Amino acid sequence: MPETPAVPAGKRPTLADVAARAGVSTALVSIVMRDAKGASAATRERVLQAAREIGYRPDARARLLRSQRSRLLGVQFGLQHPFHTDLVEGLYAAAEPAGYQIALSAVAAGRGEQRAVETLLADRCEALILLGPQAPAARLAEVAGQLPVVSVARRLRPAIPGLEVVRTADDEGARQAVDHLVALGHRDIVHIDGGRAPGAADRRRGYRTAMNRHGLAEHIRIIPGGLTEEDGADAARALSADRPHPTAVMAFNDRCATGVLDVFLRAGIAVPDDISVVGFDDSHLARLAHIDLTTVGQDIPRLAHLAVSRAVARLEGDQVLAGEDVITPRLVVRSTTAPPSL
Amino acid sequence: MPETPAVPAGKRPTLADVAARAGVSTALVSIVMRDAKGASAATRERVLQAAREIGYRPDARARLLRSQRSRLLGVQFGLQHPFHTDLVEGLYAAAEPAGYQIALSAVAAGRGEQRAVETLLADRCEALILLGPQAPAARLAEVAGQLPVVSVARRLRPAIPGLEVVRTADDEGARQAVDHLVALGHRDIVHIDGGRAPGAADRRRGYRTAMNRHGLAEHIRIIPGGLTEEDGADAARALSADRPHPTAVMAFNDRCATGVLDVFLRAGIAVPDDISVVGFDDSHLARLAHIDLTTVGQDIPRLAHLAVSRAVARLEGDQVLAGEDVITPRLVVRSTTAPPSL
DNA sequence: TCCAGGAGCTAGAACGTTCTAGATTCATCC
DNA sequence: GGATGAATCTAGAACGTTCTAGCTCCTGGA
Repeated sequence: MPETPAVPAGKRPTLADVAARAGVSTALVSIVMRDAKGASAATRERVLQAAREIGYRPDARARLLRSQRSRLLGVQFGLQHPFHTDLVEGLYAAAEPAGYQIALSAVAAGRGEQRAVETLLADRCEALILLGPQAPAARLAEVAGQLPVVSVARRLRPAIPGLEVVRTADDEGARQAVDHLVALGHRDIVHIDGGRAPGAADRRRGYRTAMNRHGLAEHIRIIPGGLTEEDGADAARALSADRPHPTAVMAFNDRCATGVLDVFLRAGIAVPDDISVVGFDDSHLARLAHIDLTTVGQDIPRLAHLAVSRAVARLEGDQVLAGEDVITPRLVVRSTTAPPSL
Repeated sequence: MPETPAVPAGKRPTLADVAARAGVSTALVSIVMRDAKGASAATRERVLQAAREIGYRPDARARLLRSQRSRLLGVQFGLQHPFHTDLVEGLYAAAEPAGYQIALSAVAAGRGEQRAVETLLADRCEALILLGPQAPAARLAEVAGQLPVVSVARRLRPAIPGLEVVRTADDEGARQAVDHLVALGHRDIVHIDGGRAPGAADRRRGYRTAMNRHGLAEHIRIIPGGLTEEDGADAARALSADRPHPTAVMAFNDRCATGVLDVFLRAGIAVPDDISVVGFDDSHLARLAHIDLTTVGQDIPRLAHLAVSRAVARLEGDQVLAGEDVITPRLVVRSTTAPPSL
């Protein structure tokens, strides 16, 4: 049974309540709460004790209101994307040591990006980190005019002033995937693309370039996909009707690849014996022991860390390297790729 | 190129700026912004015009600080659980029409429930909605003593004052799954359980009871699982070593079932021909065309709606029915179940 | 003519913090 | 013994809103 707090019912305790109980000024309580210097060890203990007794908890909003800085980073993410949720995990981890808090705003059915961003702005975030934003460049430019914005995974050309980009070298990732498959002996390599999704254009280009360099121009084949399992499944169904099958598939991302895998298994097409499959992202999904997907690894913790660093640097007025942070991906070979059967 | 705002650089415009520009008092601007009555149509337009010109945006925190009510519902969810993200989507949809905002706080690696809840409290949420909380009952009781709390999917016995529960009838769901399998002709039905996860105990009990009622007591077999794909995969690997296999598996949830499916497919065990598999939740995952999992459907929008209603009712002082909201699940038959092969 | 009543507007006090600018104490130093 | 300075503490003004209580008109009825 928790002891009844010694403050009027229904009201949460404030600095003043603590101050009264400890017999000091509110300013001093504030000092103690912030762990700032200016209080003796003895009073410090007395104040903390009083605070504990009445169950005091600082009001983040009042605090933010008064202090010029909110130390709040707004993050927009897609609720249903494992790649995004992995990133969010990394953002939490990176923001903490830098002394910043994360405010989440989800994009979901019935809640668009516009909406998500507006909430973050109203909440007084100092900077925005947008995960794979799909909003038109003009809209992003408008927001970037108001506060520092970091776009993760979505490249923006031409550059937008006030908006920084942290992304993986998608073309390079696609190249690595193709190189790997070619080294295994594949020639007939299909790319299931991501349509208009962030990064899709670069991955397409990387695939094309790599195929050309290997002299496989006439094997280039791009079929429309997307970023969900269903998109992958649809594409795989289209593929499995083909005779002969291609010997390898490079999917837009892990979710897409998972859809492909499943359809193939059901259609009796063995992976990797009959056909090899490569994903992209190295999200949670790919690492699961029973999926064990060969995939182009995006360095998620690094992306998260850089996004936070960029935002913080802008806020603290440090010199920021203009341009983008482009992270080199690293192919993670697991068990969905093998030499083609003869 | 957005026009340069007519306020000191670096500072976001405030009510006072708008007031100055429109030549009225801040109080009047406030009235206009809140769309409250007390302003003529003409001034209203003039004020809105001024606000637009300098790019004014209300400061949610200052607003919350002043008004007694924050109209903010704090939601704690697991970043990596599709069931949770589906629920969050539903919560957004339910909160909006009720005139409440959602503040998200994720549970992730390195960020426990305690932490998540503390942020929400500091943010001055009026009530908390916890998705599948795993915190000890004592801790929940402590929080529930401070503000209305709704636990979704986790049952709490004995009841905790101030804490309401919205959940699916897990035992009934398990019963439906068993009934369905028995009706198809199965007798050798295994349950891969959820350990200490919310709802696991009830599902276990429901399974046991149903098996007993069908006179299948000696076929009762519960093997340890969990709530992730890997847990399911582990359990499935253990199972597939068995000869003869059971003819049906009822998994703790969809993620777990997905893991099971995949291992079986790889081991050459055909689903549903050799073995039937049932999941639980009917989350995103199960509905994917290429997984197409027979599963016990939790009515996610309904759960979300009820959670919000309960919280709001408590806040607005409406009479709240004591006890729990228990939603009856509905089995969704898809393609992973069939009569056993002879 | 006078006043009631309502519409339109404003001054100024909240809200719970942090911050600035002192005030007080007490030991230390020449 | 007075000045110096550090350590500890406090009063009171911010921060950007909303809210309460009023003020000023204007209209219209007695």
